[in-house]
Amino acid sequence: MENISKKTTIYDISKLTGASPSTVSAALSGTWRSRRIKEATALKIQQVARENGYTPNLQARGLRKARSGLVGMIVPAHTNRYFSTLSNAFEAEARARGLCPVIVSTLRDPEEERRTVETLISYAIDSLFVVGATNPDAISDLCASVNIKQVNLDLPGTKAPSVITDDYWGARILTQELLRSVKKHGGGGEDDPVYFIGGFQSDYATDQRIKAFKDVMKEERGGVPDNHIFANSYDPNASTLDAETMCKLEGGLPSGLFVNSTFAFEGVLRYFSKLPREDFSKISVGCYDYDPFASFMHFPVIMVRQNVQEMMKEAFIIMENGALEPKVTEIKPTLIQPRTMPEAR
Amino acid sequence: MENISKKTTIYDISKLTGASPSTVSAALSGTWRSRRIKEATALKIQQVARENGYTPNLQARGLRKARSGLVGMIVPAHTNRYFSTLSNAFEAEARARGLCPVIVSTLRDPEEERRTVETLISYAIDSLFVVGATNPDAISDLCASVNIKQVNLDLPGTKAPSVITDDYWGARILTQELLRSVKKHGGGGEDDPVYFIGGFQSDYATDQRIKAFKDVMKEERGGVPDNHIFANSYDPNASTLDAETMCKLEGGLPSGLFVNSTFAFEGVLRYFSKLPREDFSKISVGCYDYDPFASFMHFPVIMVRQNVQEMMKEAFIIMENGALEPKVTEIKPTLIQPRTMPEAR
DNA sequence: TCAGTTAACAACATCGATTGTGCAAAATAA
DNA sequence: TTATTTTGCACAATCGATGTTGTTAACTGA
Repeated sequence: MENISKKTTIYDISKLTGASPSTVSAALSGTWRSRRIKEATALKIQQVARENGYTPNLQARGLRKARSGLVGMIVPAHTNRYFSTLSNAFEAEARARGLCPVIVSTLRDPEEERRTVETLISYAIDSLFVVGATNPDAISDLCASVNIKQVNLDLPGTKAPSVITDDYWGARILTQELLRSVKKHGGGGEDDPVYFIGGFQSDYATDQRIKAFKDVMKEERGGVPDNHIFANSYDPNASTLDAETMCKLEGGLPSGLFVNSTFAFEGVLRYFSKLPREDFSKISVGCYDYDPFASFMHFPVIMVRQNVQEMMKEAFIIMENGALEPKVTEIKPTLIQPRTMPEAR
Repeated sequence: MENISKKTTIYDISKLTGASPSTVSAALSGTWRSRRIKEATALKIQQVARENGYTPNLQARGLRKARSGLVGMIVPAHTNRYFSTLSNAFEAEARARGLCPVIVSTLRDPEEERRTVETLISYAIDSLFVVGATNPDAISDLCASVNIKQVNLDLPGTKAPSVITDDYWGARILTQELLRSVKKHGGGGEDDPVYFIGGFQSDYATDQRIKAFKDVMKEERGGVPDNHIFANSYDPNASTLDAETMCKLEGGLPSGLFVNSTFAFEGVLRYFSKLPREDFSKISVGCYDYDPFASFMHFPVIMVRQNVQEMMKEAFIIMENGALEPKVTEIKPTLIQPRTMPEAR
């Protein structure tokens, strides 16, 4: 009954049932009707297979069919609520389609991205979801050379369809709400300082968000000085330094702070943790990205939650339609008020 | 040069160089020296392979060698700092060994765990890391039948080696520190109420933590009523209800709360978010697990950070030594004071 | 000079599943 | 009864890489 050492194959089942390997294959892969196998034969084979704990060797199947049933996804990092929620949604969609999800983080390193994608291709993944890649188009070149369909998420590319958040819109409403909060809790003046920290200049999302931030600041405040904007990296440690610089420049905490991503927020908090609690009485923070705990600080934190479920759903639809034109689909995010906990996920 | 439609194989390289497929294989897989291929031949083949963007078909290799180079890991969920940090460490260790990490979440569902492991086995993973499984021993049976090495993490099993946190010790120091905080910020009396919320009764880790909690409470307070302990589920929503029940029972927030995992903390916060801010002046929370944002609330939150790097390192060492005896290795966690941000990861 | 090495590679079987083709036997038609 | 179709399955090639076993030709030693 139990095979102690090696996996049961169709050849084992073949011997046990007296049927040929091809018949066994048909019976077990579900193609037996179209191959005109008698129902009784198929049922018997399936029965014996079950008794012997048979599961197909998916490497062999993949080799023969030139597709593996694996869907790949690369993300910049796991330790981040936004990306891990994307992983979660990705797995759900993949599972719903009977596919096996493979998620690998690439640490925002172009070389690592390349290596990882090459590895995934070598395992014959059927399609690839690229989240927040530093260079989606380089990945497109890799995928195109082997006919693998690709969809970008979070950051757009020009050689494959992309599903991203409407960052300009999201950053606009976030900035507006932040200014409202500053007016309410800040020092009182129309000139309460507001800063921007986090993200990478040349990054599309950051670019959009800075643009929205500047636009709203212009509309409501007449503008914002360039040295109030720090966008050098997604590395939390960089944001720690930026926060320090900001406080030195300002002579204390500003009344408003737009934090671009929870990565940056982590870094900012690392600096904040050195300050006495009283210092936080007037600051309001707007953070682009959502984390349930981050929304629960002792100062107001307004957050933007990207609509991960819908983004992923859309990405899979595009994939299933062939993932042809490099069209960009924008999904609107949601504003989350301080101390709010939306439903799980 | 560029192959527009299909992957380059050793047969393509064979034709291009005039060498036989087996020679090409040897030249490209690095075994050419022992197979007495002339260096010049090997170099030429490698050159041509590079020019044509050859990468090996790992499914074919895996089929032939009966191992895939994939290492599997299952985790209960992605959207949790503890587990995602484990994922991160797992990837680092796997990469350092030239293996391809495959991480899948199984949602604390025994059936999903089984299905996922079966799928991973079908892809011929070389070894399996099982994190926080509801039933590690059932997985051991699956792995044993196909000779796949397994190591459990977070929750121990009896049929495979396990690496876990010294939960009793960790919960002891957390409870002690929590009581110290309660003494400092609480109502003032020796009888400030302290509660426990989160986790699953029959779960080994929860069991240890409750035991430590009770022991310390007995030592310092003479004991704790049974109805102060809520341990029904890791589902945040359950903890939301538990928090509500607790507050009804107590007529407000208690002075001390031991929260078992950030999952539970999320649920608790969902209820807390409905309470006015003044209510939080006296509460101290001890949370078993670490999350940078959770450590930064407007009331003291003492956290326990499990030593993920070391756990994973140890797990890989055990794996490399054959993963034979079902020995349990315990790693000590670290206490993190409120508003503290340890180095990243 | 001729057996005996050794270098350098080619041929071929193999891993496990899929799939086009072939071929009896059974069923149906004429 | 004979011709024709259908049923039910077996055979064998194939996917791409690996490793064992040949097989030459050059080389060595006595």
